[in-house]
Amino acid sequence: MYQKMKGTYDILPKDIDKWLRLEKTIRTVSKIYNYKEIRTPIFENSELFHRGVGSETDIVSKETYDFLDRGKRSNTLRPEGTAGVVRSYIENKLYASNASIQKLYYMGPMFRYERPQKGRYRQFLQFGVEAFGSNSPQLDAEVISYAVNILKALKIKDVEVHINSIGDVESKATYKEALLNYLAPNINNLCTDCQKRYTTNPLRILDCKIDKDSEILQNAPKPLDYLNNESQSHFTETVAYLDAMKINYKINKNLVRGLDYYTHTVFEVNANIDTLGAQNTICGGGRYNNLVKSLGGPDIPGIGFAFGLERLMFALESLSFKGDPDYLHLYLMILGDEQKADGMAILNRCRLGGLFADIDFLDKGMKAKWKQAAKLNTRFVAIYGANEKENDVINVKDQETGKEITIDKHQLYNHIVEELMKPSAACESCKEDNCDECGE
RNA sequence: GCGAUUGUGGCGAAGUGGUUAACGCACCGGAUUGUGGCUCCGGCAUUCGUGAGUUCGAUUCUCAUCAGUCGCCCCA
Repeated sequence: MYQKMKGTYDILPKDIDKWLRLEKTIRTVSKIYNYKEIRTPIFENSELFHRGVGSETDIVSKETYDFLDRGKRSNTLRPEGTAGVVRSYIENKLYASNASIQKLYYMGPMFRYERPQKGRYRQFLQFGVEAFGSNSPQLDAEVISYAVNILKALKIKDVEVHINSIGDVESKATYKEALLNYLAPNINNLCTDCQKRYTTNPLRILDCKIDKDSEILQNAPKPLDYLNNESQSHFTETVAYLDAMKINYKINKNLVRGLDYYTHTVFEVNANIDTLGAQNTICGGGRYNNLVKSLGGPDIPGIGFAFGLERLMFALESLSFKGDPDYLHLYLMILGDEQKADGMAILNRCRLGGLFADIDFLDKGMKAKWKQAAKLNTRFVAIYGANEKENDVINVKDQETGKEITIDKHQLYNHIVEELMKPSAACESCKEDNCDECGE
């Protein structure tokens, strides 16, 4: 027997409703924020990720799925979404379109060769957002509020935004120098990983979990203290807008994100839900003002974030998040072989009219048919057997009211539609949110 | 890449070095051959992730391998 590849998973029919609802909610909020979906290829030239994400990041140096195609080109399954979107933005010259600012989002599978855990797979789903063309702190604030509002729309309450600024290129460089000078005499007291990071990615030493509480790091210089005037005011304005929008945030001076391309604002959104354990960061992002240029495009600023959808789904499941319930309008019971042709015609007519309808294909007994109808959450059960055929009628039962009547068999579709248009008793007392029928 | 732990029917779960592998749910059939959800009766794993070894004999012991879970690392 074959089994799925390590770190992959199937989304089965019983679980599809909640995924559809999650996607629907994300798209609705995206519409509210006026972001447009973009779909880029699942694999790109390997070089794109090395240049974009940074060769020294673990994501690129040891977690990508790479393969040579028959033309000996080096391809990589995308490990994240930003690089591909930026590539497309440049290649299609989206910066030259009518709108001078592009607000984009994407949702789809990403691939990283990692050790799987709960909420962390080798093929996983990300939803991400990229906004190009403005360096306004208003946009920083919009993007953060976008991420927060998605979680609000999903009714996740215990949410924490962590924010920091690592400044523009100039500030970043000054800071890096200060940090290296400060750490130089202490380097041997840091963990081995940090000693490696000292040369590869020194900023990441700041949020090292091992050395976090050491005196060396406690007293280390922080990026916020090395911002030049422009970077400082960018950050001050950003948090002022967050205040204005009443978004709760914490300034975390040690927050630096792993990817090379970030400048200015960096942030994470955590959900404090027990089941997530150590994986409680469900969203991370930041500004990347030099990425477009460094990938060969014009000098255009950008900012974005990404959500890990599996992790988000785990959070939602602990809050008993459910998909919209599945149901049928009609379950048609055809009794006797001679009635099958007529039955198919009746079924087809109802389906052409748009009713959700099904029948039994296994020639089961009455009892089994009724069970099936109940399991499929059916509103109307219609019975067509020899007795009905003889009189050109059909028997219909409304499972909601229990009323059962016999009508002209050509009137089945009309009858059901008429009944469906009457306000449902269940719906009047409906207390549920997002009820499809009453729209509440 | 490192460490720990688990792997018995569709699902949950007991169990043992010796030949019929509990139980619950689900499913199927019947009582009720045209009316479900209740009840009763019956059925449902030649097999215990896979492979090899020890043994007269292994699902049970050993090793390997695959996969899940948790932690580290990294990140979403």
